[in-house]
Amino acid sequence: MGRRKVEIKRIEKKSSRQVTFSKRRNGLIEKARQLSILCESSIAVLVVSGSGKLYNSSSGDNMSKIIDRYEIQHADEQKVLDLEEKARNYLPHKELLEIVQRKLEEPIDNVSVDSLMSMEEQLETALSVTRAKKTELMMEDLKSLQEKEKLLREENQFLASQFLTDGAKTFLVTEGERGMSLENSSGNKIPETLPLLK
Amino acid sequence: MGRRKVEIKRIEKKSSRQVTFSKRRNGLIEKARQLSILCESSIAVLVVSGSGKLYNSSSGDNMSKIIDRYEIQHADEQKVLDLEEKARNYLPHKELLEIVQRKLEEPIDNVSVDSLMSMEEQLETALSVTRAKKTELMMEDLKSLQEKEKLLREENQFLASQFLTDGAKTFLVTEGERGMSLENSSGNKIPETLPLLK
DNA sequence: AACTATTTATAAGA
DNA sequence: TTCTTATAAATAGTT
Repeated sequence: MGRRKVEIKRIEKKSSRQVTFSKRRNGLIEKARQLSILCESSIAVLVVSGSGKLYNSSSGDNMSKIIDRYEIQHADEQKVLDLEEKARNYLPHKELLEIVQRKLEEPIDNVSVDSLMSMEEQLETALSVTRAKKTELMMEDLKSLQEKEKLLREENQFLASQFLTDGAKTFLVTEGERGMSLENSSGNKIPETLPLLK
Repeated sequence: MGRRKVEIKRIEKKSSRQVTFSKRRNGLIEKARQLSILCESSIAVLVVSGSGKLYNSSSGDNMSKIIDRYEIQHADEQKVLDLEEKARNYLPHKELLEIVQRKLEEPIDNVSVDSLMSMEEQLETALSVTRAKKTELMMEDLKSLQEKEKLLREENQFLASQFLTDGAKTFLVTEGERGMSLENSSGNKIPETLPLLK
């Protein structure tokens, strides 16, 4: 539908490619809108241009709902298991960031779209891995703090018992409030400190 | 583009609506494919029919990658804030699970597709809420443990200084190892305990 | 950003 | 559903 028939293959001339991209992208989104109205359906269109810019439209329902719908259907398809394997194949984050930094310092002409796309993919994977790592680190922090608490508590007990032995009892009469009752958010009661001094 | 012009509004006749849905859906997906090739881009199309059936196509990149791209760009846009509102509007988890249990015990004929879809939506929301809650609880646990650590440490200092006051110094000569060096997983050195006794 | 010659999509009919 | 075909709509190349 134009002055001449075009073969469906990459348009080489950059300016024509950009004009066609803009025209056809609008056309596609308009078609989606019409279909959604004519046939009472929900439609999402996501377009990522060669240069990485994202265009999206949703009609009928909002984007999140439509994507959720897709993700339910493909819930266990891969995703989670896939992640660990990716983590192994991809560069460590630090190294990755250094490469990105170097690429950004190069003159633009020397950076190919392909290398930028690959970079983008690596960064996205890094993000997913980072999120999983966050939970892991939080669990470690919790465990470490719980251990420290135990050690301090033992030391405390020990010091307190030495007080009794040495007969230094009088000055603590008004210090009862220091033996606070603590509770963690899992609801486990923690024994009060210094029971010997109460 | 047909025998006559059609207004863009819901097609009332069910059979025509279905035929049009099928034709235009194929047309839309074909247009997406062409655009992706002509202009080197990645395109995802998700179509949910009035009856809830999902049709999807992706070209250029796979569906997950395109959706991830969308979600990265819209990470904080709502999602988290949205979640709290949903949590208020939806049933408590326990009640929800009881209803699902009851539905599952009913003979299949009595359960409508609609009610199953609504159930599915509720369960998904419950899952999202649960995940967000997990992080929140972990943060609370961490904070609470850090506070407890501080209090115990203070108490420890206090007890130790009292030892000096009371002249009970001899029995701790071999206890130096108890003043362990601890480090949390953020890399912050924590001052050693009982410096006064070293 | 407009124009318009053509191609393409599709509505209705079979 | 599938095919046919008249017609509407989209768009390629041009201005």
